[in-house]
Amino acid sequence: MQTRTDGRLVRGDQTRRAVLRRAVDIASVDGLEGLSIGRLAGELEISKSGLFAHFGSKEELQLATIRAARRIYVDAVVEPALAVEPGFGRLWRLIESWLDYSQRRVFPGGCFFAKVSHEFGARSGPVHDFLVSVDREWLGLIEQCAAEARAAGELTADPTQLAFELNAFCESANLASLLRDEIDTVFSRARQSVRTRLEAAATPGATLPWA
Amino acid sequence: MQTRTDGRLVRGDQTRRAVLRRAVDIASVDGLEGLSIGRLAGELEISKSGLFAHFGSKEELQLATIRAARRIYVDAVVEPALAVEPGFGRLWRLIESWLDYSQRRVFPGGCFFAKVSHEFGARSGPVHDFLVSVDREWLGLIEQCAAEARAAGELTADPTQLAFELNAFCESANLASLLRDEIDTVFSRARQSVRTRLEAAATPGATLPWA
DNA sequence: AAACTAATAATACGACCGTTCGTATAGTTT
DNA sequence: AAACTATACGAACGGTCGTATTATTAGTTT
Repeated sequence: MQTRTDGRLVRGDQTRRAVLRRAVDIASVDGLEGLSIGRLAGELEISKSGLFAHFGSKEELQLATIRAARRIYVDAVVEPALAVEPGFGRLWRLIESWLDYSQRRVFPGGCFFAKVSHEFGARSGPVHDFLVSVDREWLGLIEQCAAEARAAGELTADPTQLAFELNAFCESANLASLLRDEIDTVFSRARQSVRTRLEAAATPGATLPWA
Repeated sequence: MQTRTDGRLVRGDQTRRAVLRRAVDIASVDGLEGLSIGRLAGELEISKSGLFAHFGSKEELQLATIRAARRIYVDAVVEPALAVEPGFGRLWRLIESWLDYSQRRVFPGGCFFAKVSHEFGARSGPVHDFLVSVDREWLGLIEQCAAEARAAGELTADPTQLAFELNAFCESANLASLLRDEIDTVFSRARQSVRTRLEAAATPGATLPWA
């Protein structure tokens, strides 16, 4: 056994990390099915069998890839928002972080979850179920932030409805940015929609974060 | 050569139609890559080589599948709206038709174009380009309907911005309906968002189609 | 240094992929 | 009836897929 660091084997864990880092990038462009073990091993210049041994099955690799993507997503989108105190400001920061996450291509294929959720949306099985739970987490978080802002008296709007709409703007901007050349135009249009929607939802007289 | 009917060969054309009808359904669930020639031939109980001969390449099959899906889409969504006279009513009908098209699963995997646009959004090539052009058509149509309503004095809003937002509600409802159990809830929430947005955009005093 | 174990590699397998080829059939044209 | 063409078929190709088995390397422990 290797020297342990926090309960994980060093050598194997490093390989695993390297594999997953590459895997999320590939999957964000070509999907979790397009993510083939042979291709992944080829790009990393390791053996297919050695890579396979880390996961035991393709499905396990896919699930591990989603977990890895989720971690990156949390770092890029959720954490920056949680650093802001609850209320209108946090809600706005959350959406702003998301748009930034998509726009600056944290994953080369745009939002990882938009991609693979569409890939597995109409199927069944563990991968689908996992993606459903991540989606629930995400929408729940927006909703919770909206509810906090409402509790603070900064917002008058149904949190569920508002969360649906803000998330819709994000998703739609992400796809449009993949299909159009003028990426910046797409995102500034989305930001405009977000601002307008939040202004309409804000309690009259409340100070708006972008003002 | 077979007896001709309107310039098309009868026997071969029937097969082609049957293939494409099945192809769009498969692709809406498993994508245009998941759409394999062997599987398609198997389900239709015809030979793989015979099917292949109709298209000459996988990519041609994919393009033909998109064309077929576009026809179905136009019939289900665009035509019903064009039957309404230009203005606020047509714009509303267009969006309503779309939500209905997704909700009643004209394609078993939800919106065909949402699915395959995400599949090919981050790639390049003829399939990507075709999907881009279809997306442009669609958003252009919403925008045009909004512009007509504005010209008729029924609406005060930037058509581009409004089109982006309405389309976002549609796309987002489609995905959410694939990931959640409560499909009807999802769509009634989307309809609520559409109505509210259109009310805000309407010229004061205008009669609203759903009232 | 020997024993042990975790990590990686080599090799092979059957299944399916898109594609090609040669051939048979069926319907049309002359 | 003969020539021709569209359509479909079965078999096979090289390649890649996910997976299993077996061997080899590297690192730790004793």
